[in-house]
Amino acid sequence: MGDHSNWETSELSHNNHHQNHQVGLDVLKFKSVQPPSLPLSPSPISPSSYLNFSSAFSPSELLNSPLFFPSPNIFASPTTEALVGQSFNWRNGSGEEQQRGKEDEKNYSDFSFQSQIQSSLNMFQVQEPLKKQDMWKFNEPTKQSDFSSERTATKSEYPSIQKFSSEMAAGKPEIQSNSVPGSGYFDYTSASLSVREQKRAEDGFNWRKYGQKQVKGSENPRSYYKCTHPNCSVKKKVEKTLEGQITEIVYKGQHNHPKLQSTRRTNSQSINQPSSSCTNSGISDQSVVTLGNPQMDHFSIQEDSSASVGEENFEQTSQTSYSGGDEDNLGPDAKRWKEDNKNDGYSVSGSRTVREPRVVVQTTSEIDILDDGFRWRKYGQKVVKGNPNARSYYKCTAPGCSVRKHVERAAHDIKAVITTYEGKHNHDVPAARGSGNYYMNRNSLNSSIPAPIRPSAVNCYSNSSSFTNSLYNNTRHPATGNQESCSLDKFKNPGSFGYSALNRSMSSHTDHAQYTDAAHSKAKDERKDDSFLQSFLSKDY
DNA sequence: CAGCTTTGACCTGGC
DNA sequence: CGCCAGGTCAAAGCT
Repeated sequence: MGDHSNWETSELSHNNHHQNHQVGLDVLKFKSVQPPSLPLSPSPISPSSYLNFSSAFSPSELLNSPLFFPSPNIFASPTTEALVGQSFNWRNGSGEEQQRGKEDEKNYSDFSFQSQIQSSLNMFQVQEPLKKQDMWKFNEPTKQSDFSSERTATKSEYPSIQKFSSEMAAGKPEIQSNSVPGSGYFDYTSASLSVREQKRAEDGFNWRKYGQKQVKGSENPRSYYKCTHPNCSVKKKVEKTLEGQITEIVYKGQHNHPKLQSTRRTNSQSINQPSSSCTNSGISDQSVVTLGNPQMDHFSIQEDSSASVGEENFEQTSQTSYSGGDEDNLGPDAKRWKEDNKNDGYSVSGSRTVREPRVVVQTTSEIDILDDGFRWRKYGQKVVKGNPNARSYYKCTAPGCSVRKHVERAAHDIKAVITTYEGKHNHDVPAARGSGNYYMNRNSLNSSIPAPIRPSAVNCYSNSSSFTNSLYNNTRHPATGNQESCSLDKFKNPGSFGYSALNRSMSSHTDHAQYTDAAHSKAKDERKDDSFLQSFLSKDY
């Protein structure tokens, strides 16, 4: 029987009028249309775009997450994988990348990694391409803290932007770096996503399509998916345009299991499987990737936590992270959706407040070395191959916590600090030295100079429990397992580096601990933020 | 060969 | 009660 019953009413209005035949036609039409194998085709981003997500970035998977949110906002993507592992070329030599990913998985305990602190400048250059391109929006279902049964309806009012998103989202990044080997550039033009890959919803859950239907009043076919996890009855229906743009996603049900399980054959493990030391709740493979539209100049990748696990760690703000615009700019549907999410505990792609927001300021030439809130005991130091700078090794001092991190300065830029985390904290951030969590406080700042605007362009964390920060430092917070969010909106327009944008950006970062610790450096001075900001703003990208 | 998608047929509730 | 539309089934095909 049709269980129309439980689906949340979507916002699409279906005109049930004499369209039977039409439907047939549509079906044919639909069939005839092959999903673009490479949705990204007219790459909105020129090859010169140096947004490098190298082989692992899979915006695609972003879309399938439980809260795909096609508003002008962002697009939260639960994709861990997208950001994990090979997301960046940490090593020179593109040939090693793929292998790399695997190695990371297996050898996460291995401290060896080579950060490719690549020029942040390159990363920043993405702004130009983004500007030219008209709409890059990724709206993704951010994680829901609760899949309250029947819920989540997402509808895009900006179909135009969805092409990219859906396609990106749909696919797993087979983006092999055509880009300069070893560079961190993500060459969208070369990104080729197989249709199949695109179908892979990587919101942390595995879905099986069980039906497709042409719905009345819409030329867009609607696909029905079920969560493949045993005993999980969550379903979702996705409506896409003939071109593959997602126009609506509606979730139904509540996952009774944590995400991160994958029965998929491809990279499912590397993608969804957290490292052994990170399997605890709180690990979320979701990431939010947001590519702002032109006006928004917004690009951010932020992690989203899993819908089923560790949500309690988040205080959802249900705030969509709009960049460059007020929510007032949202269409009614979007607003409603937002409200719905609010009521449901679903977050709308985006910003959310976390209890231990920590952000790290880093710039290309200037890196603020901030503490991450945890206490570390140095237990070793050594010079590793390829980097004359000593790497000091630290271990979390909390009882029973085996998280370690090692810090070193980049070989090519002494100001760049690379911090790699291994393991996951099994405890909360210890009471801050002095007065509470430094970062927390910072985030709460309402000053016109949003404290930590971190030009973290990309998330880069390995599949393993080793979290690596690079210049752009992206890390998953060892404690929360959360992935970082990266906002390019900051890069995009120095001029648009307005407060609101920053502010939003900040908020969107709140649940993403990004930290880059500097060896030997514990003192964090807020002034650094300012200096960072200033230096950052003064840069002419 | 397992897992997934496709797709026409079937089922069910609403009108 | 019949029609309609949406949802689901399940065999066939694909990767």
